[in-house]
Amino acid sequence: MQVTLKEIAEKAGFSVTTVSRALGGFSDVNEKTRQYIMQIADDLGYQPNLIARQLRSQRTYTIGLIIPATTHNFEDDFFSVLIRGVTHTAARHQYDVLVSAQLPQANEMDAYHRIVGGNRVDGMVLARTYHDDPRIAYLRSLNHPFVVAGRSAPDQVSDFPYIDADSRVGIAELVTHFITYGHTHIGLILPPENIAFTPYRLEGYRDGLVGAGIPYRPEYVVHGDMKQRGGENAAAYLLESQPQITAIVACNDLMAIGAMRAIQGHGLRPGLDIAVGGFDDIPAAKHAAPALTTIRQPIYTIGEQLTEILIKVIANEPLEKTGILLKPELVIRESSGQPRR
Amino acid sequence: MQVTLKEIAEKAGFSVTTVSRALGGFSDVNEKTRQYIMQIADDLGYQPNLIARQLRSQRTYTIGLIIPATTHNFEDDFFSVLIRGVTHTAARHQYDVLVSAQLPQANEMDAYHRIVGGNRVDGMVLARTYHDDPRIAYLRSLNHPFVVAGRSAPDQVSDFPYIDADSRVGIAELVTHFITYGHTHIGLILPPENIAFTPYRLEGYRDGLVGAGIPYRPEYVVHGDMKQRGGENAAAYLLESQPQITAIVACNDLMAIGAMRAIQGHGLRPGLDIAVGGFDDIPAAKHAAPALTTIRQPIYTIGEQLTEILIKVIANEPLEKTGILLKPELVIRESSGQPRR
DNA sequence: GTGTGTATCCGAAACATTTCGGATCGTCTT
DNA sequence: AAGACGATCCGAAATGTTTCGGATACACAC
Repeated sequence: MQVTLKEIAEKAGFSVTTVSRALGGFSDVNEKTRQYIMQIADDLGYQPNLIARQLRSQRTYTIGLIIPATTHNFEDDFFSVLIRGVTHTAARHQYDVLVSAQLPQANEMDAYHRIVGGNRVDGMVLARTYHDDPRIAYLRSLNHPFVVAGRSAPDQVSDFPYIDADSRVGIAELVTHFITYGHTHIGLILPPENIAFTPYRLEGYRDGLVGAGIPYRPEYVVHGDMKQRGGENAAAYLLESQPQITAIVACNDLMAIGAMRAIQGHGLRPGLDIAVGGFDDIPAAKHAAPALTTIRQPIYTIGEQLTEILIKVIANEPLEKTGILLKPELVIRESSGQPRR
Repeated sequence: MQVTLKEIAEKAGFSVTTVSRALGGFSDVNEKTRQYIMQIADDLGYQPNLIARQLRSQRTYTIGLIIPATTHNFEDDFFSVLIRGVTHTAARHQYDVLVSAQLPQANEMDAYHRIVGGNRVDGMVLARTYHDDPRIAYLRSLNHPFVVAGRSAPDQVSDFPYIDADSRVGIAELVTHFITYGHTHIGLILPPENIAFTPYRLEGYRDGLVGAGIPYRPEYVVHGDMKQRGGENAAAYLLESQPQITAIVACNDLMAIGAMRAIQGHGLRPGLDIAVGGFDDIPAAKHAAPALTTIRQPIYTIGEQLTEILIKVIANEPLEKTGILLKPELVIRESSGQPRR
């Protein structure tokens, strides 16, 4: 079965302590015996029992990531890309990643209590923060290392390590882009109220309008569930109730793609009759028909950098700054249509 | 810090054993004291230390999945979708998933030795099998539970639980589809030789030709690295050296998309001048321009079913059958072009 | 009064490792 | 020759659980 230190010790004629210290490369064991012990360990095919090591040393070299229950959508690449960024960076630092999916009907905190309270990870990566996010409160109360893709809503401090796109600036740019193309009646599909970045995006929308002296009209703003279906429903509602609208800004690509579908469902052509813009630049955005104008958010890079930061936090290394705000990049594609004047 | 059984025991005035058995729901503890102990555990916010539990019980309730080093491509959805299927199904059975990325330059088996030999998981999910796959040999020698997305090459037995698409039949259908559209000079872009499913796909290609009485021409067959770039290079080579070719079958979607790019690079129109087909039906296939004709492989479902099987294997439950061969589905899109006669 | 049975509880070992605080022994200094 | 010192090794505790094999006490039957 398992080869243990004890077996090696018996075979080598040394104590378990010495074997452990030999394999650990400590200086208080004779180089000759170290070689000898390593030889035997090799011969027996010794692999340290990581569970025992973790229990004793209270370190797991593992990063936790919990996929929210709402993300059962096949097409939502956000978490997939994030996981990839995290996993590859973790591997570079000899960390593994524990991924847990939240069950749809389960209490959101259950998985966190189990994984974090159960000592299975050294740190957590959070994403998709809410207003008054209980996960952040929990992790902070435990003083457990964590980093966040996203940040708190504008009315709360984000006094934890995070990386977020500056979505206020991003959405403002997108709105301005539409305005310079001649649009004045621009609809907005927001995420649900309880998502932390929703107010930032609404502010960006208003910034864009204000910059051009266009009045803000609350009836142009609706909410969607961040999935394709939600965007479709929201856009259909806008098209019905506000037929003067010629452009729609959706707060993520999935909803934008849904909006384009709704536009087609109304016998209109996205990009020609109604301009559409999204946010994220998931792979599907480029391949959509028409290709989607969007605000690019470098998800993979965010995953990479977050992991680097998390590992520093775990190691108690000081951070230069606690939060990073990335400048988002406007990617203009066919769904913008042509300038109208 | 950590609330332990010992603390609860002291507070409740019972032994650690009784506390453990009370919380575990054993029948040899008085219902009254069980209630009492549970109350105290709740008050203290007790969360069992899973590491300690794992060490003692030699069970982790964790499934391992190692992402190969070659999959650093952002667009390769295969592993992302697989991870999602595995993770969600695992969660339904109260399992977590340990994801580890293989470093590009590292020995392939290192991660397996560490994760499996280190007792971190109860079972493994493998994907992308090779001819003479050392991972399979290793896991079998340890008698460690595992399941495989894919199977052994045709010259070896697949005497382990697996799920694979019947790629021989799939590719044959695709070739036949092209032949009925009037193509007789059909190129094939195969994966590298050491991938286990390569010979199945070659056989399928030959089956398709034989069924229509078209001779097999080895010069129409080239290899690519399964990434977009590899498909591009392979197709470029085919177009140069065999200009009579009017259709190209690529063995995965990523290479097919690359082939379409090469066709465009040669001033030809994929779907109109040269028909193209792929394999997998990753999300990008539908969104490609032109949309890609392909053989659908239900990756998410494969991940789900594999996980169900793995959990059975771990629990020592008997399996109905050891291997499942899925009938692939031909999805005809624009890259097939129109029938030519 | 003795034996049997049942309900309830607990001590101690075991899982495999790391690490603290010595112990031993030979060499060197004075 | 005594003490100091460095090199090398090791016993035992500790990490937090689970579980085996009893132990205790009480009720009941004979």
